[in-house]
Amino acid sequence: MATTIRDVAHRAGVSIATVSRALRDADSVTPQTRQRVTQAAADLEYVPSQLGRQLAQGRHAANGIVFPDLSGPYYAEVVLGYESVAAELDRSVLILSTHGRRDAADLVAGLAARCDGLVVLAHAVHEDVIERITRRGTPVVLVARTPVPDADSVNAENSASAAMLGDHLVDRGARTVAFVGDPDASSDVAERLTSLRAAVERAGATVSVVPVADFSEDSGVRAAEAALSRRRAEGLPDAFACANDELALGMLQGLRAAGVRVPEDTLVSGWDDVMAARYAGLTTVRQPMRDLGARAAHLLDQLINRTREEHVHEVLATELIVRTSTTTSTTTSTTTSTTTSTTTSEGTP
Amino acid sequence: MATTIRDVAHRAGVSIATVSRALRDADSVTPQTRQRVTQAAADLEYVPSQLGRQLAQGRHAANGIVFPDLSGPYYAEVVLGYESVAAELDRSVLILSTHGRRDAADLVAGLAARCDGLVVLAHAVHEDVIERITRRGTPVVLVARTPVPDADSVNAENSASAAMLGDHLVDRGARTVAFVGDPDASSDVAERLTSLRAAVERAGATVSVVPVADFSEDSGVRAAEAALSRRRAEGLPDAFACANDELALGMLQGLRAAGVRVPEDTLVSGWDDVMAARYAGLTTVRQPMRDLGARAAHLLDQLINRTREEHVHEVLATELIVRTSTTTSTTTSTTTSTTTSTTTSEGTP
DNA sequence: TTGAAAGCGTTACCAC
DNA sequence: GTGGTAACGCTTTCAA
Repeated sequence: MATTIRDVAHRAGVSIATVSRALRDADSVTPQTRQRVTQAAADLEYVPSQLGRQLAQGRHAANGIVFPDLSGPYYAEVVLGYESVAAELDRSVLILSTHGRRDAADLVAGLAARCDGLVVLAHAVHEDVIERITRRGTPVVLVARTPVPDADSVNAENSASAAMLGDHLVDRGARTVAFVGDPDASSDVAERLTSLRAAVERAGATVSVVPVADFSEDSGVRAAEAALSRRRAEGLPDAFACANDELALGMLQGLRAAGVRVPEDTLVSGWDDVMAARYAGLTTVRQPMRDLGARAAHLLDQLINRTREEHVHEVLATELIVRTSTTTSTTTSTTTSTTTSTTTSEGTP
Repeated sequence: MATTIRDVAHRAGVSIATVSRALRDADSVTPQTRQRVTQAAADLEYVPSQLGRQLAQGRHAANGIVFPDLSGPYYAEVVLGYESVAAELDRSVLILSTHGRRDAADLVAGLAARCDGLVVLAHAVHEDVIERITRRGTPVVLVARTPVPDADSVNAENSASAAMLGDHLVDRGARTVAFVGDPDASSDVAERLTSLRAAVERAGATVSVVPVADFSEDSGVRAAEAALSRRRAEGLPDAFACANDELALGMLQGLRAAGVRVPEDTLVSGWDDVMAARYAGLTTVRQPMRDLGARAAHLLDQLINRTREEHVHEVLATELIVRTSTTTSTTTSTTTSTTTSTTTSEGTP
């Protein structure tokens, strides 16, 4: 710990420059010198200071990843996919959750100052902050968020899957579909609503929007209660298309607690395909969460190493998973449909 | 980005020392000087280099956390609790997953060289590695892992909860209990088995062990199939106490797929209380995952700041959550029982 | 192949 | 209160 490169140099009877070389480039020094240095380093249990090294090299050898929250299974998977690739590329991973932090912008800026590149998930932070970071020259990759010109992005396909889901609900007989979720909270959600509505209306059915405070199970329960309270006046919608699985799971609870049968009385669908969705028999759209993270890591690496100048915007395929919350068959039928993966490049002068 | 403290000093017409002071200690410089410096820094969009700062201060201002995997909801929650406190304490968080990495030891050692302190979750890495790190003076906090003298530790209570679970199974009529999980894989699991067995045998019933490869749903399914194949010869155990929820969920699937009714034909319990457990009606033991991480962050901070010399070993309380996988009542009954939290201190010369 | 020395961008000590 | 300057521990020219 207190042993520095100087101690090793002294013990091996060489200069610090030689130690530095011997310990990294195997073949820039004599085998004998190398041997002496390695031995001395081992004797002293020398571990190079990363701080010294980083400062000299002018790089952090670390990437950051910012997410709103890690509590749902969604972001955790993305982070995991990201970390796994980053480690392979020999870069450390710094994490930052912005959930419920008033000073999120400062925290993210601080993080940016500690790493060579940044991945930002969804609505973790305002767009201004991202712009400021890219302007300073720190590469950024956006995940599950509206692409911007000065950063790469990776997204899961939304429109086609939402349309497929809409068609499915209509096929199952829905004439009135309630979309549960706040389209203003995330561009992903907004996209899904738009395409779902288009598909549903194309079939002559209608879509209404049930606003929610966040994407938690609790909000789902409350949304169910709100819908039930309007039941006498408006009747129950034929289907509830929820913006994510947790909302849908809460919805299911709330509806069933009131004696509403799903899917007999109304249909319910989610988005994400978290583990609990399987056990709840929830129809949903599966996203390749781990791949989102993994791709982001690769893209960021290219940006950091200046392997590529133009920014790319990738879209990964999703699957519609049909379960018992929208079908009457007793056995869980899993109809899968896959959309294609797309990459868009944009020239950057 | 290329703008350094020297540029600011030049523009403000002061020395770099003054810039450094003005930007941190508000009151070690004249209000006027401060104003000039802040203005210059703003004009130049100056952002202090963390590398330079860290080297000068001899600290990383970052903590590491190592976990086996982030895929289950368990570790993700711990990491989240950890990050949330660490951010408050103004420290960055470096993450590292060791899952399926042959060079885990090197990776962890590398991480240790990049931060001021380390949290290690469960069986993320071999004990030797931890010892080497503590010997070099980097503080370590262990979570969900057998305590060692040279590090702090935070664990969820195991024995009392396992005994409670054992009593519960016996109360529900179990005479033969199969413990599903590998006690050699983790000290937590071994402890649970020991206490469960003691409680069950105290009541005159017996415990057998069903070995599994890992703690995944798939392993649970396979364990169920294995048990079913021995059914004719040995009969089915009255209860399956699984080492974690994912095993238990797989078990439920496997059993039900073969027409076995739970809880009528056999009981099933898990451990952790992940979200899916609620939807599967799984009886389980809830651990305070977020708190484990939060406590670890606080302890590590004390260690880093040398606020405390002795090592402490904390045990956090758990709850038994009884659901339909062990009770015949149609409605999900939630019986909770809480054990007390304990702290043990050990003097360290 | 090796060594001397100049950075890398801060902080912190010591005079003034 | 402020300025000069020596660390901090390494990498990397540039000579030898």
